[in-house]
Amino acid sequence: MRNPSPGPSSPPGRTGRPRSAAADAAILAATREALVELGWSKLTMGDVSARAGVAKTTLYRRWAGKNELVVDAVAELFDALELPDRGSLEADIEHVVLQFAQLLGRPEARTALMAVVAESTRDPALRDRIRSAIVDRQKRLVVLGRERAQARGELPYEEDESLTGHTTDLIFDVIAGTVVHRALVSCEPVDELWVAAFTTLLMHGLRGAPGA
Amino acid sequence: MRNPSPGPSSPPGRTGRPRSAAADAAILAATREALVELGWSKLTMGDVSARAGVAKTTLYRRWAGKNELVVDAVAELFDALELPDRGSLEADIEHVVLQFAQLLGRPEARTALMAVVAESTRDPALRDRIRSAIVDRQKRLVVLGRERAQARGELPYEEDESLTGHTTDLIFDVIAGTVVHRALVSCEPVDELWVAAFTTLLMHGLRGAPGA
DNA sequence: CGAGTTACGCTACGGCTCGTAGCGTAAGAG
DNA sequence: CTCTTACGCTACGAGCCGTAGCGTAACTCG
Repeated sequence: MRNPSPGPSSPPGRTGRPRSAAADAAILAATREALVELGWSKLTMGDVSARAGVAKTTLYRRWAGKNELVVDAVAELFDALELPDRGSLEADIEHVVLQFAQLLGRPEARTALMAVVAESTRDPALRDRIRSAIVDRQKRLVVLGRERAQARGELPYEEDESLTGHTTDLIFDVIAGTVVHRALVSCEPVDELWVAAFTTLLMHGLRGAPGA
Repeated sequence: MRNPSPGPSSPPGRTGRPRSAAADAAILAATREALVELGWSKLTMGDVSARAGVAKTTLYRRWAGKNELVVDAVAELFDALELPDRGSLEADIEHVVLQFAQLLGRPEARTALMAVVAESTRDPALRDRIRSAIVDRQKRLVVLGRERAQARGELPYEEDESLTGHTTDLIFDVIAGTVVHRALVSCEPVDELWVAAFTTLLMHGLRGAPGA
């Protein structure tokens, strides 16, 4: 419950047999597959190892447990999110929200994301892992979208630069939190109508409150 | 996995020995206690029954499993939320957000809420239970706050009444989702400074976008 | 007050998953 | 060719699950 190294790649300068990168890919894919079929609570390490064609002990050599394994398996999904320049802040927001909602439509993402967050409330190490593997990586979308909007003149530049990070965090929590809540808690569709209403609300909020 | 009746109260006109309401209270309290100490994943039915001074079979006679039990145990916490009239929409929002954040500060609420939502993505019955026991009950706060604000003249009345429900849902998702995301995913404090910034953003959003 | 009905506590059980240990083998590094 | 590490396989004690069976307790109705 303490030692294993997280990823596929062992330090390059190591001696001995290297870890199989193919096995890593197979394990993460098998994990996602199992999440779809079984969900979080019924997913077992033994099941995943069997699907991946790998010994159960190999899983435990690389990941400390179910939690860590699933975080890595799901984090890959989130890297697919992109923010192409669609010409206006409004369009950019609508696009990324729809993209995010589509991701949350995938059963492996739905069930895994919430479960892992739940576990992280009692496990600081897992919390850090989620932060670095998912949260912080996706915050880039907000930073990028904001910079573009400022360059376009749609949003003012922050007066107090020390608050930039806080504003970014706020926007990130509003967008991600609202979409997740709509999709997973309220269980209502994130369709274009709803996205339009949400984006409108957010636009007014952003333009009305430049600084803090 | 299919039969038990959810609550303490058996239908009043029943014959035979009635269910012990005291046992119900003890079980739900024991569940919350176990959530604090063990978290979601390590909480077991046997442990809860021991804490409550009740046979394990009694738990299974009333709840289908861990999921249902925890939903009921946590739902009681959410009923503590209130919305006293603090004079302005802004103050009302800030107050309820802080109250909600304080609730999410309790470890039993943090871990249980996310975990149960995660499970609900694969269990429609559980989803309905969460809806009726938690989500729909707390939506009253939004409805009330909005009516007050409209009466004060702070918010316009909905032009198209058929959209009232949609607007309420949107506001609910924005507030609840953002606060949950801030507290449980980003793991940053929901202090008065942040609440002020969020409320400001929300106020501008609400005033700027009256209808859709 | 007795009969019927339901809840409760207790014990015991097969089945499953966990996480680890031990061993022999495979695959690179020097 | 040797050293080092990863891998596959087997086996294991431990813990929890969810249910069955039984005797007892509590309440309702005639």
